[in-house]
Amino acid sequence: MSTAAEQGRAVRRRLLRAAAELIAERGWRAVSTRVLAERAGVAPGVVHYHFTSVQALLTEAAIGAMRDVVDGLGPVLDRARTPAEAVDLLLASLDDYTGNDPASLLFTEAYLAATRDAELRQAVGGVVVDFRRKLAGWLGEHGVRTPEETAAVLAAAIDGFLLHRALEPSLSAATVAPVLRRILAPPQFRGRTQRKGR
Amino acid sequence: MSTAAEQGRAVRRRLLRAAAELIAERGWRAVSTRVLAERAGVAPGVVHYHFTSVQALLTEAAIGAMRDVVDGLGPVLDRARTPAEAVDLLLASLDDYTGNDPASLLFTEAYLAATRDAELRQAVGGVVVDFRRKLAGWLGEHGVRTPEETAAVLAAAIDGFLLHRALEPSLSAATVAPVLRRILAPPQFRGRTQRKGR
DNA sequence: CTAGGGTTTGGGCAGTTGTCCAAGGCGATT
DNA sequence: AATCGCCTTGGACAACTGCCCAAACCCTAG
Repeated sequence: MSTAAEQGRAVRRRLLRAAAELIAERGWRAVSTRVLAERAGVAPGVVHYHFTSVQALLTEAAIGAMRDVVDGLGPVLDRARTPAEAVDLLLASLDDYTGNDPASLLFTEAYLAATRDAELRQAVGGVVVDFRRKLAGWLGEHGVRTPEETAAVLAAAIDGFLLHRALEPSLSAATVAPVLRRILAPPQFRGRTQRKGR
Repeated sequence: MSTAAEQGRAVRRRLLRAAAELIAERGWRAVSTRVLAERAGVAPGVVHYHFTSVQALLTEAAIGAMRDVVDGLGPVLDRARTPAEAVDLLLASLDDYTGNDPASLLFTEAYLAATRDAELRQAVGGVVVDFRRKLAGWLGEHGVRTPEETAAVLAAAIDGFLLHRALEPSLSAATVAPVLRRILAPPQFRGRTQRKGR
């Protein structure tokens, strides 16, 4: 195996890493060929040697980074013994993400860019569905009655929480955790339905 | 009052309307001076006569449009008699928003652009806080124990829901509504506290 | 040593961007 | 009729963009 080919793949990886960083730093649409090359320490031409387009590079980088984060959430779930504990652990691990950190920003950027690009949309959708499936499976195994719907709301609430916290840092995980836990413990033990008022 | 001045303010309004449309259509960073002018039916130079910069125009347009939407949600709330009904009505009115409609896209675009611009961030944050305050006030008057936290989670979940639905249209309001309603009816009637596990 | 493959270089191309500005139009006031 | 204020025009500017490509490079195989 030639050294050149090895180095080539190393440069490719460096470009992907640079892309993930720059998406978070500057925003999806502000990542240009030249900046990518500079960050990766290569000449501008290299970008279009290893990737068919800047958009393709950004897509591959974002999806990879998102998969890493989602995969990292698996072990967190496995440490929990009850659904309530799972929510607490998830939210606690979210405390690392301020809403303005690289990982959160990359997620938001990817979500948004996905609304403009069908291919990216499908890829991002795949990541989200995977996470929801994983979460739903875990919830189902731990006694939650409607695991899919619960997982869907939980996933959406978590993303919405990150989005809102980026705008208003006073929003803390501790504030929302008690409320969010209610999702897991429906008052279905009593016969009464939801219409508690009036 | 001179006709020229009147026309000037009309052109200004047209530019704001064009900006709101184009943010949704093309994305925040893809709205350019020329496209704005063309959509508003004026020469390119007009943009920088009425606004100090394109960014300023976009900001004013986005905030205005967001305020309109949030103000429109007030009457929806007033039609509800119970918190559960309020959630249903809110979600139902959300059914107009597919996640890929102009209003949803403008919100997402503004949220994201806010992470890159301090001034915009503050303005968008103000809109969100206003909505949450309004919602919290209503919830408090209708028997919800922790109105602020509940409103915060509800608002975040709704935005997250829109975000996720843009990626995966199968997600419907009907699916999440039952789960989301649990947030309002905590199992606090029983003596057991939230730490149901262990 | 030569030939060949994969990789890298740096400049070139045509197009777009935000911002500015000298010049002109036009109705109201003097 | 002349002047004034506000608005509008369309082009100029430098700086950027994605993509491309001939040439050079370097290491391995023959």
